[in-house]
Amino acid sequence: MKESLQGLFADALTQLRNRGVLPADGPVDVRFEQPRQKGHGDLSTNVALALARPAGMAPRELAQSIIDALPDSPLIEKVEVAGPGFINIFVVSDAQFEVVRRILDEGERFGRCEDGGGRRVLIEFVSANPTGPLHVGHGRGAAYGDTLGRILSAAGYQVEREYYVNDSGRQMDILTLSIWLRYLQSCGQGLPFPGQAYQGDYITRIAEQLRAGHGEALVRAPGAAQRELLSAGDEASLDASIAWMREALGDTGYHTVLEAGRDFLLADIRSDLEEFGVTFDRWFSEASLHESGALDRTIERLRESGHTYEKDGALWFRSTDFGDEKDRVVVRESGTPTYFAPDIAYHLDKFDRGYDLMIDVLGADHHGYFPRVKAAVEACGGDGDRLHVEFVQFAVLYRGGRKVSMSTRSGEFVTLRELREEVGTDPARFFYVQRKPDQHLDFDLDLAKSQSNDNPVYYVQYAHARICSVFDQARERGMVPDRFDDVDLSRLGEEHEQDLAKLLIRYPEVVAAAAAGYDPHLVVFYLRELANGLHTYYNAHRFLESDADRRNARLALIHATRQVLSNGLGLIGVSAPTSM
RNA sequence: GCGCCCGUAGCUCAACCGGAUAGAGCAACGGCCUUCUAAGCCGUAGGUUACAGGUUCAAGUCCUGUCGGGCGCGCCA
Repeated sequence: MKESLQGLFADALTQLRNRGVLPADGPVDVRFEQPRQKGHGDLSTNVALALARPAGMAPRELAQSIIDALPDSPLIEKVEVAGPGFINIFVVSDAQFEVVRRILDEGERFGRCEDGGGRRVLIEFVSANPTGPLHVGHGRGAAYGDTLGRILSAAGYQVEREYYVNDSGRQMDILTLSIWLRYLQSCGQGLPFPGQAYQGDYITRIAEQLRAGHGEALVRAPGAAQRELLSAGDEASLDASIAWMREALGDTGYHTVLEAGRDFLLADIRSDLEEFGVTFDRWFSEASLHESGALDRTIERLRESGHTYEKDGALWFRSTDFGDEKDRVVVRESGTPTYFAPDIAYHLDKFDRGYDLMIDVLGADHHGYFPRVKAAVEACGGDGDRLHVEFVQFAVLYRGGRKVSMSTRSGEFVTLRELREEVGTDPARFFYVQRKPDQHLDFDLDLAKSQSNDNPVYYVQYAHARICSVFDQARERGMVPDRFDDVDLSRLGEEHEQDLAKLLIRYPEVVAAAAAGYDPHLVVFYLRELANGLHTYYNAHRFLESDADRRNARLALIHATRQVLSNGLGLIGVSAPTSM
C-alpha cells in the first residue's frame, strides 16, 4: 500500500518538474510517516516542506500543487494539506484490512524482510571470562546480543553468534590458584586464602570435584615463606604465589587444575545461557590462538604493517596513526604479549572468515578499548567499517528499593542463574531488552518477579493468551471457520478495528527499524502498543457474536493479531503462552 | 585534566535523516465484571525536554558553552 502511494507521489512530482514548478534536479525520496495524532490521516508526508525552498514556493501552496497533480487511486479516500505544509492521506478503510489476509498468508514469515540481502554478520557477545558464573551484567549482554541476532536474521542477514573465551592470561592463573588452595584446604592443609583470589562457593565445589577425581595427587605442602605470601594481600605476593604453584605442580599438574576450573565454569556458563534461550554457533578459545601460532603471526603482521616501534624494550603499536588517544604496548618488556595482542589476532581471524559485518557487544566499561582494536585491524589491512561495536551499560539491580552490590572476587554478586530462578526467563529477557543498550538499566527485582499487572511482560503475553482463549471457546461452539481465505474483511470497520489494523501494518517497519539501528527495544515498545490495541478491542466488542460473517471477520483480525504477537515475542526470545 | 555516553512528567523510560498539540508504564484520583480470562479497559491530573546562547520555515533531536551524573584514560584483564 505504501509502495503504491509512493509511486503516486513520484508521478506527481515528475509532473511538477515537467511543468517547471519544481527544479529538475535529482529524485526526491518521498517518505511517509504514520501520524501519532488522530485526524492527521493514515499516512503523512513532509515532502512539500522539504521541497518548498528549492521550488521557491510557500510550503502549503506547494503541498496543494502536489495534491492536484496526484493521479486518481482507488486506495485514497482523501488527501489534505495540514499544519505548516504536511500532506495527510486518508486511506480507504477496506484497504487497511488487507494486511489481515497478508498476515494469515505469511504466518511466521510476516515481518521478515530482505534488507540484509543475505549478508553474513557475526555477533560476538557475552564473552565473560570463565572465572565465575555469569552475573546479571552479562545477562543484559546475552539478552541484547541474542535478540539482535534474531532481529537481524528476520531482516535477511545470515547471522552467526560467537563467544570469545578468555581461557588464558593472569585471571586464569588466579582462578587456578584459587581452586588449588581450596583443594589443599579440603585435603587438610591449613592455609590462608588470599583476599584477591576468587572467593565464591563454586571454587570450593570445583576443588572438591578435583579431589574426587585425583585424590591427593596434587597436594604440595607449603613452607612458611609461601604461607606468608598467601596472607600478604598485595598483587606482587599473589604473582609470587602463582609462580610457586606453577613450579610445585609442574606443567601437567597446573593444567589439570586449570582445566578442571575452566571446563566446570564453561559448562556452567553454557547451560546457564541455554536455559536463558541463548545459544552460540562457536566458542572461540583465546588459548587456541596461542597454540596455533596465530598470535605470533599477528605480531609479525603488525610489525610488517610499519605501524609498530620498540621502546623501553617493549613492542608498541602506533594506534595514534588511526585516531587512538595514545600508542599501545603489544609485547611487554618481559617478552610476553599483553591482553591486546590476542584480541587483535582474534579480530583478524574474524576478518579472515570473510564476514560482511562484525558486531562486538561489549560492556560500557570497554568503550576506551575498542578504538585500538579497530586501529590494529585497519593497520593489518582490514576494512574498519565492517567492524561495529555496541556498548551495553551495566544493569543495576534493586531489591526492596535498595541497590544490590556486586563484585566477582568478593563472591557477593547476583548471578544470572539466580536472577532467572527468582524472576523467570521471560521477565528477565523482556526487562533486559526494553531499554536502549547504552542506557543505564535499573533492574527492579521486585517488579520483575511480581506476578501482577505491574509487570509489563505479562501484559503482552496476556494478549496472546486471551486470543487463544477466544479460539478455544469458539472451537467448543463450532464457530471456527475451516479457512480464513474467503472471509469478508469488509465486515470490519469499527474504529478499534481500524486502530488494530494500523498497528499490524506497522510491524514490518518496526522490525526493519530495529534491525537497521540495532535497537531491539523498538520491538518491545511496539508489542506493548499492539497488546493495548488488542485489549482495547476486546473490551469494546464481542468477537463470538451471532452474525457469522462479522464473527469470522473479527476472528480473522484477532488471529492475525495473535500471529504478530507471537512473531514479535519470538524476536525477543519470550514465550507466547496459550493460556495464563 | 582529557575522551566517550547520558540529563525528557513524582519514579522508570519512548519519541523512526530535525516535523504538527513531546508519548507510554508505574504511583495518584474517578468510572467499567449475570456476557469470549479484570494479569484487562476507559477517563482525569501531571512538562519552560538540566541551564544559556546559536543554526532554520521548523530543535528533545544539530552546533557552542555552563552545570550535574556514569564510564574510561596500566607493559591489568
